[in-house]
Order: sequence, then C-alpha cells, then structure tokens
Amino acid sequence: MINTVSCSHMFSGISEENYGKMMSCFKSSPKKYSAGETICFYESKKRTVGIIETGRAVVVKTFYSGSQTILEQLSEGSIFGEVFYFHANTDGISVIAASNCTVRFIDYGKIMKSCHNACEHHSQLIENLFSIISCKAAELSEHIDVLSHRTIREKLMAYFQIQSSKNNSTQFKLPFSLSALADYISVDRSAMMREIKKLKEEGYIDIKQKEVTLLKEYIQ
Amino acid sequence: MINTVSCSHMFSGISEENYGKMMSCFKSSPKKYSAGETICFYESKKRTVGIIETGRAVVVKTFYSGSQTILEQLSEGSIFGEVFYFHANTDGISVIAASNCTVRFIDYGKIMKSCHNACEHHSQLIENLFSIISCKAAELSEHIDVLSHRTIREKLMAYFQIQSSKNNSTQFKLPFSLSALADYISVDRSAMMREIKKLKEEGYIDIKQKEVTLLKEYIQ
DNA sequence: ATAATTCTGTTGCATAAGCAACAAATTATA
DNA sequence: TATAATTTGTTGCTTATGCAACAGAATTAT
Repeated sequence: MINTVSCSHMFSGISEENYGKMMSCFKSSPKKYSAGETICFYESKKRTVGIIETGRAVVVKTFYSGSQTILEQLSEGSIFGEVFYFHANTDGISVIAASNCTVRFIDYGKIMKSCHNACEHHSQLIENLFSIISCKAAELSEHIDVLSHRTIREKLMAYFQIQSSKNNSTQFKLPFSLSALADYISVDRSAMMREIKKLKEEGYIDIKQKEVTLLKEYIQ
Repeated sequence: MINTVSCSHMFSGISEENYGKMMSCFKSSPKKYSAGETICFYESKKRTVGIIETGRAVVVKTFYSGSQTILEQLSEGSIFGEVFYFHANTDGISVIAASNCTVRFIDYGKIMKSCHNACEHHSQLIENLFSIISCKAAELSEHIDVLSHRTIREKLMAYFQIQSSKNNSTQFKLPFSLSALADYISVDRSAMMREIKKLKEEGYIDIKQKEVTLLKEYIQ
C-alpha cells in the first residue's frame, strides 16, 4: 500500500536562500546516489530525517521470503525517515534510489532545537513538520474509518464517500487500481468485484475504469 | 473506542517554575469548570490546545440520535484539542468535565513560534508535542495492522502478538473488556467469542478473564 | 511490433462470520 | 445489600466472503 506524504512540503514558506542558510546551520551537505543504490536502511533508534533534493526514490519493505512491497514513493521535496514511519518494527525497510538523486540528511534533534541564525524560518519548519505528521495521522485515521466497517459493501461505500467529500463532488477518480483498492480495504479482490457489480446493479454507484459516481444516498 | 494520550507528558522535562513562566508567556490563565459542565465543543478550524491541570474530563461524541460515546478520558496533565484529533469531521464532539477541574488553553500558533523568555524549555515542549503526536500515529498504525487482517482469527492473533511483544512476555492482560476488543477489531462479538473458543481448543492461546497467554507459535 | 506482465471481470464451492436471541456471570450503582 | 446494568458464553440460521482458477483487456517492457 502506497502512503504518500502529499499533504504539505517540509520547506513551504521558506525561501531558497534561507533554505541554504538552514542547511549550513544543520551542517547538512547533499549526498549523491545512482539509480538502484540503497540510500539507507531503517533502524528504530535512528533519528535522522532524509530529504530528496533531486530525483526519485522508494521506501521498500523486504520480507524474509525475499518478496518486496513499495511502502512509499518519494519524489523531489519528499522527506523520509523512521520518525515518519509509525510502525513498531522497521525490519527490512530500506530506501532505494529509483533514479540518480541527491539526498540530504538532517539530525532530528537539530530540527527541534532552535538555532540562532535562522530562528524565524525555523519555527516555520517546525510548523510544517507538524502538519506533515498530522496529515499522515489523518490518513491513518481515514484508513481506520474504512477498515472498521464489517462488510465489503460498507467498506467500499465508506471509502467512496470519503473520496467524494474530498472532491466536493459525487464524481471522482480512484487514486489507484481496483486491485490496490481491494488491498487498501483489506478484502479479497474477486469478492470486492462481485460487490461492486451488485452496487452498480442496485443503482448506488456507477464506475467505469477509475471514474466513480455516487448515484444515490447510501444509508448504512 | 478509547484513544488515550498515554505515551508522554506535554510538560515532561519542564520544571514547575518554568511551566509557570511559559504560561505567562503564552498569556494563558487557568479556567475552572464544575463537574458536568461543557468545557468546549470541537471545531475543525480552532487551533487551541487544552491542558487539564486538575480534575478529570472526557471527550465525547454525540450522535444525531442523541447517543454518546466516550472518545477519550482525560486526567491531570492530559491534553486535548482538535489538532490531536485527526478525523475530518469534528461534529458533535465536546469536552465535558467529569469532576471539578481547572483547564488551560494555549494558542497552537504560540507554541510553534519561539518565545524569547523561555526558549530552552520551549524546544523541549515542541519535542514533547511531537512525541505525543507520533505516539498517537503509532497507535493508529497498530490499529490498522490489526484491522487489515481478513479473518477474526488473524485479527485476534495479530492483536495478541502486539500486546505480547509490548509486554515482552507471552502472558499479558487485556487493557479492555472482550466486548470492547470485538469493537476494536471491528467484528461481531459472538463470532469473536466462537473464534476464541476454537483458538483455546486448538491450543494456541489460554485466556481466563482478561489474562491472555500465547501457548504456541501462530503461523499466519 | 511482440512479448510479458499486470489488471479486470467472472464463477463454483466451502465456510467464516454476521445476526438474533437467550441465560448465566460479573460488575456497577443506588 | 439489593437491583440494575453490563459483560460473557452459547447456539441455529443464513449469507457474505475468502479461495482457487480462469480468460480477456489493458498496460508496460523489450
């Protein structure tokens, strides 16, 4: 399941000039990685924040079996690090460069402590970090709202209603494939397809490709 | 479902003297409420943090039907506010005094901005806030881990395994009733009871009252 | 353009899980 | 202590859902 940090940018509201100042204050210099290279492994105690300055990368979980899942897709401006990953065990999680990229690492403690050089931007940075974490938490909360319904039908409708209200419209586009949706709502894909078919037949929804339309009020 | 802010204290590491200094810096004075009184209603845009200095309170969701659920139990040192509640809609959520209590309100923005008087404690405060939010997010994440299993059996075992590893023991005490557990893992209580019985019979677990023991490795 | 891979759509079958309804045990409250 | 309220334990019935297995569409890679 992909869990993007889409909500806000860590350095929004901070000029490029001040960004540079802060980086020298944080004593952080960019590092280069070529496509396919491992940027880092997650360790539970580590307290650094990574920032993708250029290029793309992925956060990957590798299972004992050797199979892998992409947990997150990172692009320019994305941040990563164990502090943003709230699971207890970070075993087998690593960040891999998807293209040639430059990455900065900042000590988490340094972000928390105020610095004298750029204090006014610093508080902006902290506010941004809060909104990123809060946003992640909101996404988790939303996911729970969907998962805590008992039936596939209810999970689907809960998900659709959230998307609809986010879009301020009864019509919206699914952000991922139907297979991924089944994964997100944690149900068997074929059973989900069956339920979608029923919902269509009963006139609750219309769905072609990834375009969904809610047709009538669903009373749970 | 009760969602306690148990992880860390907002003012841990800050002396009582400095706490007072900060409060005057925040221009926050304590307000008194008597048992049963409504302390506040949640509004999505509001950006204040509440702190229970003395007494107890509850965060309650009131449905259109008039029925209520306790979302959180607050005691001395607990904090509350819409910034710690990650759901989209805050409709019908209010904080009610469970006993006579004194409460402080702090503007969220003031916490973010650094102040000159007590800067060194301020960064401690911010770090504490981060750990509170991260901890909440971790709880949500844990909940998703449980809910994303397909069967009642798998959900139960996932939950038990988390509790076991938190306790560093195959034996642990459930933090809530079996009914509440059914609620937490979002399944029918009677079906859950049936599954617990089976798990007992098959020798996976032992459970009397709220004491659970994991007896053999469960291979999911 | 062709091959390979992933995604979509469908079905039969077995059973897990929801629902309702009840009694007994436990805990809370007056 | 008596009474109320909640929690636990159980069962029959029905059906929703997981699983396996398949074929065709749509992507993506070569």
